[in-house]
Amino acid sequence: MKLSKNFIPTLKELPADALMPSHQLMLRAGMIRQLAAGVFTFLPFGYRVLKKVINILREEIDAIGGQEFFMPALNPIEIWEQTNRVEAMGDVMFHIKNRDGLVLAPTHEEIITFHARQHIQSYKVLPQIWYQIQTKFRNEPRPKSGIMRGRQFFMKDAYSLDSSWEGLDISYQKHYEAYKKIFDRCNIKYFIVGASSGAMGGKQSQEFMVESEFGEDTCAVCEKCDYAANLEVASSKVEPCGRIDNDLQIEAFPTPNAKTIDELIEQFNLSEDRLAKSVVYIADSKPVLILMLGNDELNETKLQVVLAAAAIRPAEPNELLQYTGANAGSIGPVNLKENIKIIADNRLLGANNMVSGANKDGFHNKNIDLERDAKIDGYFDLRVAQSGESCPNCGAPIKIVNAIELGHIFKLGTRYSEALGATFLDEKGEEHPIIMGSYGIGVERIIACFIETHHDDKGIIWKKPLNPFDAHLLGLNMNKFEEVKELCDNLYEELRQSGIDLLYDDRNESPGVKFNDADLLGIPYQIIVSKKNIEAGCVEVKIRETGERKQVKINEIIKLIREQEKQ
RNA sequence: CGGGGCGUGGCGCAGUCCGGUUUAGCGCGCCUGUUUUGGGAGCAGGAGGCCGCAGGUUCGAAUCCUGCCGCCCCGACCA
Repeated sequence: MKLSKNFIPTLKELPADALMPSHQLMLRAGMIRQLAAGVFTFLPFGYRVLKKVINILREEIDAIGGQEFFMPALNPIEIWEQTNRVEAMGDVMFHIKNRDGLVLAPTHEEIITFHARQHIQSYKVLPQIWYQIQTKFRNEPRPKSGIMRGRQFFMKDAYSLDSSWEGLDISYQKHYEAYKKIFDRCNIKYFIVGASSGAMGGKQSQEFMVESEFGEDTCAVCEKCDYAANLEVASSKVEPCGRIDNDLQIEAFPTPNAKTIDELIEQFNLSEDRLAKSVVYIADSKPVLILMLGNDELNETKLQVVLAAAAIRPAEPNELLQYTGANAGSIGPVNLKENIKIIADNRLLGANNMVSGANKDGFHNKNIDLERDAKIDGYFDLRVAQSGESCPNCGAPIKIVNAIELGHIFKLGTRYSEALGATFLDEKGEEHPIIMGSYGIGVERIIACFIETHHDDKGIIWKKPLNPFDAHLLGLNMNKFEEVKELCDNLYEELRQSGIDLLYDDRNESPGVKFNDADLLGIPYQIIVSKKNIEAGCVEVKIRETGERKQVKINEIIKLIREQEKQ
């Protein structure tokens, strides 16, 4: 492709709004342009890469028996109402304003299940793997980091339909392996974590993550073994605070200036492991008091799972007063104004001699024995794991890292098939809901993650198989030296005819401009043709990744590039 | 949705506090000519902006006031 006639608008200066290297480079290399917050156009150079990624996804999902669909982005809202996801999605789902009853699909479980209901009737046609690689629309509250989090984006979305739970395990495992192949082929360094299935519903769930300071997810990763989990579900080995050998009676004491754990520790010389922090949440409109040890942070995802609630939120100040009789800072498990459910973190199991709020502003109780004085409805792992704590598998310290979520695989189960009535008949003629799995990959994120780890201060460094071109031909001073132009034109034709995808910089630009653009665009091989080289019977090949330069005889260059391409 | 920042030729910015010598400027890019030509060239000439939008204050508004819109960052949120 001749650069003189094609549109690859490179930028010398850094766009002001881009912070992430991948975002900066995609703009500078003419891959994308922003149209609105979270909405991007892929320009031809970027679209080439996008198509390569899509092809890899297609090949690997086809290889496990996937069948590609093309599904509508416009959906009737009724189907989303049947699975209760209009409410679950909330503002994330776009609603069409001038046509009642239409929404833009943020994902496609419902649509897949709809078609399964229409046509899957027998166990004999199961299992199936159905997938799509298409645009999804999500009204993200805050799009950011270029294509990393957009309101419109590509997703490879696969769904498995099985007649048994064992079958689901197999389908899930197939995707697990396919995902590893996909990310390996794309040269992306990832790790796999156990994850929460969140609003999707379902059982087992794993995420494919890429470590990055710009990542929006937080993961706990063991430094020794292969334990890795999204912080939403991560656990660690921590000691319970245990019982102390004394039997003092519960007693209130004034604490007018101590509302936080730290203030209590400071003003009353208390030990953090004798303090029980109380927080109140509203779970599906019912209040729950949660006790945490000291400054341990409550993990809302774990709480939601424990309570099996559709929605949870912290209680408002007026609700605190209503249920407990006190304001924040003086709340505790004893003498609550109303008889509300109380649960506690595992670290408080059987604890005594504890200090906690007295449910009277400005007072705390001491010598609380949770077994004697409070009615605890259950003890659960409710805390957020901290860096340096012990791995639940091997005991080595865990570290906490930021990561980008590239892919997510779930065992959905029967949530959607039950809600939408997608059933099949088994060998005995009994009707069952189809057992489903759901497997997503953020297509643009693959590109951004690749660039995050494959660039230098000059630009992108493409590698097979995502490289938008195989080689980049640079003719230096072509206008001045006819022999340079002639050789370039010949090489261009011959390389193209031998199947090399070639970018040809035939512009009337100075060598410096061409070199810098070539490094920015980052094609693996640069073939540099100049008068100097021709006089030596050579052209020069520069390998972008290493910066290595080789003089190659003119009659050997085609062979060399062809060989490189075969590797 | 809370907090903060920003909006001035295609891009990056100055000017805004303190209204009037501002005909609204600079760098990059772009166009013409010319000289250059192995790491983002020099010279000369040139095109391009109702200063986000709408009101208001004023003799006079890019500049002050009000409202709205957009974009970015932090937080909340997020299959």
